[in-house]
Amino acid sequence: MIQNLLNTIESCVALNKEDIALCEAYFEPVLYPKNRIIEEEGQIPRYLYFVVSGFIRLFSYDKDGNEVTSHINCPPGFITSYRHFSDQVPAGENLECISECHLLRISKKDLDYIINESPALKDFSIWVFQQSMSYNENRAKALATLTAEDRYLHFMKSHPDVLHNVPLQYIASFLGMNPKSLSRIRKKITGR
Amino acid sequence: MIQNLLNTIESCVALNKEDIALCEAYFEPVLYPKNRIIEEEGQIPRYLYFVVSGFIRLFSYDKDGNEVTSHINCPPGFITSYRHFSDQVPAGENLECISECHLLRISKKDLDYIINESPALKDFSIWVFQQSMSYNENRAKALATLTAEDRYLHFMKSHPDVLHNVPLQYIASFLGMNPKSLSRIRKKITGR
DNA sequence: CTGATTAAGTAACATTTGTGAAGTGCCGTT
DNA sequence: AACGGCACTTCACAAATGTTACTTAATCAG
Repeated sequence: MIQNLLNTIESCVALNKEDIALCEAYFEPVLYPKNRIIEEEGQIPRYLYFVVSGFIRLFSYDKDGNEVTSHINCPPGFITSYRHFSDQVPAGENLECISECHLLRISKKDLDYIINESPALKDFSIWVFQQSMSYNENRAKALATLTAEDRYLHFMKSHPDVLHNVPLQYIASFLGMNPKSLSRIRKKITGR
Repeated sequence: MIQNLLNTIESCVALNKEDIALCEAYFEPVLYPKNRIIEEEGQIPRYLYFVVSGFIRLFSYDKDGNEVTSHINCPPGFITSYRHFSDQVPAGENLECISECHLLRISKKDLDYIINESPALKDFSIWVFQQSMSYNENRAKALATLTAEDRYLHFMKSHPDVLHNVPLQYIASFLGMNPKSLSRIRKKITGR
């Protein structure tokens, strides 16, 4: 479990023994079943989650009450409503397990503590935050410039694992299109 | 000039005399003409800019070579390719003055220095960074869930000043639609 | 096993948005 | 004043996407 996290961190920054001990002491392993909502819209996000296995999403509702998926992780990676977690203000999104998920979680207080103790972990936490920023920038650019079909083709190439493990309706709303439009696009693509 | 900046900061955090002195010492006023590109794609962003007056945008190019505007500020506010400025890596976007602009700029080195000297300014810089994150989240959500017409209506209400001072072609690409589609939508709206 | 529920696919049609050609008005240059 | 360039508009048509209604397949509770 924890080794998975440490490998991910070390692919970005070098860790010494104290850094590793901090992670082992403050990241808590948890297991959630499929469809469990672990952070709720309107509540202050309690934890930052590292996904060891499973698939997880952020979603909210549009003006007609339809679910809109704004983030789908692929393990290994971090997920939370970053901005609301950092500010400790009520989130605008729900965090839901799409499948059974093995996670490692850390509270805001503990995260603040360990990044204050360890410069390497501080650098890493900034990196995680900035990755989330890139994610939204890239999503907005794709939505603004690509057709629905191109958005799907691009998603298919970059996240094949998500495609095979996440309901298509979630992927459709993440890609900013109707599930039936996604069906049509998928049919068109397989036929060539 | 600088008072405009200080007012903006103080609407978020309280400043003491030392904080104010730091801002006065390290933010440098600059004046750029209309259409000047002040940070270039592929280059490391040198400064964070505070817009005192004027309009400014971030833009890049899509696969067909068309300009895509990804951010249009309205004064007073900050602008830069935040992530690339923070990391000091080559930016993916150009920063261009849409009109003559009075700006206050600060280099990465100086920003790091003043936020290290002043907890209030550090809090504020984090807030600025997070505002930029919200901006992209909101843009992505609008692009994913609203029709072109609704995106324009929403933009019209929230940024009337931009609408009246920025070429419509820039607004169209920011809203993820063709300039002609925007023309049609504008015509439809005025006729009711 | 049966019936109910849900996700996904299909088809026909409606609506929205993109595209190409052409026109208007504005602004600056000469 | 005449000219060219540019931003914006307009129109007709094409293409993409949304919508409604229906079908299929898989899953789950009884």
